[in-house]
Amino acid sequence: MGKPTRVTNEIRALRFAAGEMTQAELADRVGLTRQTIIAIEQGRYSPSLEVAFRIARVFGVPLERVFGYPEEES
Amino acid sequence: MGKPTRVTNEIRALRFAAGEMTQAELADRVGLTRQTIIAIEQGRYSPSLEVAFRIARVFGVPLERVFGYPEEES
DNA sequence: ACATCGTGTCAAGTATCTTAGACATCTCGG
DNA sequence: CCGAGATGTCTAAGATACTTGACACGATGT
Repeated sequence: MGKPTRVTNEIRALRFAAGEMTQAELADRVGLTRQTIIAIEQGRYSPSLEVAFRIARVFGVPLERVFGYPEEES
Repeated sequence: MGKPTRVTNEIRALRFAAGEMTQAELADRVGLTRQTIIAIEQGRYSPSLEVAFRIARVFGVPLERVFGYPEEES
């Protein structure tokens, strides 16, 4: 339900890069539920900016390294 | 009301830097209402990541130049 | 076979973001 | 003075994000 978002992310790759971090562990470190991580990771919706910042902080990278937004061709 | 967010922004400064751009014009260019711009500019809540990206695009700057998130000291 | 872990799904509810419209205030130009 | 533009407030409703809890499935290990 809810339309999928245009925002892309590298969460899965970053989790593995960060020593096989599990979705549950990431959820815990970010302060979200596991379900929310799954939904974001799958691009089912775009998180709030605050959550996006918290995720980037956990991985220790800038926000734009985790999330992307496509150019628009009009 | 809802709690104010920890996310900071430079929208007002960027509007003026971009040739006295008005809130209504920004709202229009981003595809939001004027009210939403006001609320975000005042830090009454943090926008969705998608909206944050669109705002940054309008100003032609990276997202992290528009929005900031404080360090956390637990 | 059985238990555990990681991932994923579904459904129903709460919280937060976003919209729409009406209205108040200030400033500026005519 | 009067009108128009820019900012802001309030209320109410609609749309998304996020939570909680339960369950399914494949892989791994004992």
